[in-house]
Amino acid sequence: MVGSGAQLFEISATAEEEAYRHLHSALRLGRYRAGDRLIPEDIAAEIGMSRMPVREAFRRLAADGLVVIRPNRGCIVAGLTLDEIYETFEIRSVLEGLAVRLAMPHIDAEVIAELERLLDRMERAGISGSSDWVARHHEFHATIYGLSGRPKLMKQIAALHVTIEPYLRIWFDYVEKPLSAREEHSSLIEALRTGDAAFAETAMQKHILGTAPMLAEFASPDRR
Amino acid sequence: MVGSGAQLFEISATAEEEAYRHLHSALRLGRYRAGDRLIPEDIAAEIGMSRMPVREAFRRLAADGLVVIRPNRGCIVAGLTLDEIYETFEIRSVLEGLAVRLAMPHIDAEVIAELERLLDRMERAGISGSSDWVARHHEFHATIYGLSGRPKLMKQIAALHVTIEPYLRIWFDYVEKPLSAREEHSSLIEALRTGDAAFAETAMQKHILGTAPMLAEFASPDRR
DNA sequence: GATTGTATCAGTGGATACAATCATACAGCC
DNA sequence: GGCTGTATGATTGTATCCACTGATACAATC
Repeated sequence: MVGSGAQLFEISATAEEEAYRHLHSALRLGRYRAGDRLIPEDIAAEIGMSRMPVREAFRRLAADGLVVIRPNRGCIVAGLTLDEIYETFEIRSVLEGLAVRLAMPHIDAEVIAELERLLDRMERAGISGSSDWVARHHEFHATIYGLSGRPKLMKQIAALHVTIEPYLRIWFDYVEKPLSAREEHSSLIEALRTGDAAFAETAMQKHILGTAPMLAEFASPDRR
Repeated sequence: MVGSGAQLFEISATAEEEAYRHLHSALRLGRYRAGDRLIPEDIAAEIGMSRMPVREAFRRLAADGLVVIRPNRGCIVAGLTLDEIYETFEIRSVLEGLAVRLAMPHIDAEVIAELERLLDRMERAGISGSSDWVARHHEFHATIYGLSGRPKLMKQIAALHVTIEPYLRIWFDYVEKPLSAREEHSSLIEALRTGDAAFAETAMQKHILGTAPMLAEFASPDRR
């Protein structure tokens, strides 16, 4: 008995990569709270390695903006201030607007049908109560952006999504079954159906900027 | 005698930070070429430390997209393909367009005057032949974006500038004294003078997308 | 009693040593 | 003759160890 289930087929990555993924996912899921100190030795023990690869993972997480490293004073979980949340959504609006604009030439009836299926799955995931609605939501957006054929752009967008994901979860868990989401994304599909790239870009910008205020409201008290 | 000149006032940062800055600047200045292998021991010896902090600096540089780390196969200098250069300029166009739009409310006659001074300095730096024209050019743009009061946005833009800086240098060194730059940036100032945020945003987008092709032309042969 | 100085302890950063991995070259086999 | 397998060397990745920084608590002095 070496491992169980999927781990048997897991290609053994480097310890650093493992530590990075572990922390990245934990941070995304909101397992730690902003301001928490991440003690290298504890995390190393948790996943069975020494402090060193964990430290290296910290550097990458810091570059992602997920943690802050202060020399000689350890690694703390980064939180977003209210201003930073708004700023993130402003950046998202132009980046994701661009992605949609560039994706437009590749959007046809088949893609629209696929998006509608994803929208249904997203809604079901939301009803089941579990917060993997967030994952489905990201999938919906990423499917559109993927059609732009711009890998760097997609990476940047994904990184921003990770940053705000904990807040998105809090918001979703607080407001049970946000029905507005269905309407919002349906009208987004409508915008895509027009075939007008500039219109779709603007629609996406508005969609994103419209989400910011309600999210910020819930992020404010707890996190700085 | 501990050190010489400015180093006396240099607050001794961590070794990792020192290594990061050293490599960051070397990469920006195009001291290494795309595909070159960075040997941790050589660099460590160069700045008087062990391999360890250098390795940690590599992680951050990889996150910045300046190098690529392949497990067990070392760290190589990242180069941009033609497609990636264009993509970077597309991203820059919307990001820097946003920055200008948000900066507009804070742009007055005094700022315009300052920008004209910077434009003069930029031109002089260009004539003197030295490629610190690039630094002045960045300063000009950064001055505008700084007025937006969006730190995260500025960081992202700065990171993209670093990525393309080696190509910008090649371009500048090849085309002696690009006179078009003066005209280009003057008309950018004109756009700011109108006070129309949407117009200024579009002007910046066009300015950036207009630069891409001539840069890409020179980047193509050498770097992948 | 409050504030400042000092000592101790916890925790981080860096160096060295060791283990594991990959590339290259050579030999054997098809 | 070309290909595959293996062995060796170079290089990366990980762990342990040591030094130093920063925090906290206690004591001494004002």
